[in-house]
Amino acid sequence: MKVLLVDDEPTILETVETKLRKEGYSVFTAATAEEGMRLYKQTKPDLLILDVMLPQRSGYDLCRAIRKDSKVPIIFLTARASEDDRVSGLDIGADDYVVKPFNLSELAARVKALLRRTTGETPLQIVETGNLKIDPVRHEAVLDGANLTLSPKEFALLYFLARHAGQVFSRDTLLDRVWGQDAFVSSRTVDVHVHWLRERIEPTPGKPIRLVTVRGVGYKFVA
Amino acid sequence: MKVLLVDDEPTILETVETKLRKEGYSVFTAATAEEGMRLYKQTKPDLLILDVMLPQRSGYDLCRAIRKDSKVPIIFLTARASEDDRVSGLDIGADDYVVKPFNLSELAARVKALLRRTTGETPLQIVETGNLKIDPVRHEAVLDGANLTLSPKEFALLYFLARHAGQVFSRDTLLDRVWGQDAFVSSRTVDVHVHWLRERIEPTPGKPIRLVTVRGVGYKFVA
DNA sequence: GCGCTTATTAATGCGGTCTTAACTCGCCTT
DNA sequence: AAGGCGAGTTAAGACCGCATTAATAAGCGC
Repeated sequence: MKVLLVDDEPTILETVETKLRKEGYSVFTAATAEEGMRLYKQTKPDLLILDVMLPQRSGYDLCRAIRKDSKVPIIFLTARASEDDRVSGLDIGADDYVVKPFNLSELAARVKALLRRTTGETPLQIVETGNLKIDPVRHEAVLDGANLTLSPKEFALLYFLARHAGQVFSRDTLLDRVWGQDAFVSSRTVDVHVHWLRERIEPTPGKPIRLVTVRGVGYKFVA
Repeated sequence: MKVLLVDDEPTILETVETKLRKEGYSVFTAATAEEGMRLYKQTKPDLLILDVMLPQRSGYDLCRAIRKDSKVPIIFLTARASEDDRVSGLDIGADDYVVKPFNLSELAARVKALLRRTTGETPLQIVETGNLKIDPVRHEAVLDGANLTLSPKEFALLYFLARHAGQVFSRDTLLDRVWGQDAFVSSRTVDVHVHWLRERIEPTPGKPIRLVTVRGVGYKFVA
């Protein structure tokens, strides 16, 4: 994922760049709106971080110019925290706001969240459906008040299916979304994991009511 | 009131000096620890602002040297925001910490507050959970009434995990948040420190109930 | 500079986890 | 009714991750 960072303070450029690189992003930096625009056209980043206060053309200007031909997510950095700023910033198309002085980790978290949001993924949050509760942050799944012991894959699979309860997923899709795009395993692997999950969360063996098979298609979680 | 500012970045020297002069302070600046020491002896400032990262002798060194003959208030500037830094910084006698990138007004406010200095309140707070109590300011951890002997890293790691009890952290995240953003050490290092911590705080060896492993993910502190 | 404490890395062993393959069952089609 | 296809189930082996220990390096106080 490519991130373009435009700020006129060298310290900020450097620290933010270092942080984001550590998080695995490709980072491009610019100190002025002009250079930012040039780099934007060159690199077509997945996300922009713009300082509101820039010499000559402001971050607002740059944002407006970019918004004319793209809906790329944009985070504003600003020293001012007034409601007024937030409003006008969001007006012209900013997706998020971070007020200086900011915490590096917080900024990184917002970048991550915004990218996830814009690429269709929802951020990590607790899923609760009926008597089942899954907390990805604590990495805990609770069924009828009892803690479930799940392996990493089982947990990931259950969390994904529960988060999209009702929706059917093919084995291939599940491999993509749960295992990852670079996993090259047989699709039958999914069956096995579903089987184990059923042993743990289904009340009556042989009669699944939560992890349901949709024959010829795949599996779905029923709430 | 005289303030001595030591930082090797010209931009910071200039902006901070300007700001503080506006606030009515007499400001002296130095780019190296040596020069800082010289100016300190010459001017006997009422407060010091030190960059942690300086060429040759670090800000820590300078702080330690100055602490030998004075209790002059000291503020550290650092690009690193790790718990460990905060802790070790306070250990050697810093009175406050400002993490780069920082807001000028915030720094000025801290200078003011520190100079006013009645009963300095630190951003570091005591964590108490069950029979464990951790006081970062005193740098003391007490378990069941008994004082724990912890190394700096052990203390920082325990403090961080306990402060975020329940939440799982990957090894990489822990390295980021506890070791610091510019620490390039193997993630296995975390295992070893967790191991030592367990030896000190877990009641039964081999069956951790507080520092729990989440297989495939990382570690978490359970209250 | 010397010795102690602390941090980090590397190596090893163990145990859990994942994956595959084989076999079975059931449903659908012809 | 038979064949084929999809899914359930199980066992076995490969693989991976973690705990643990020892050895080395680095920091710190004396």
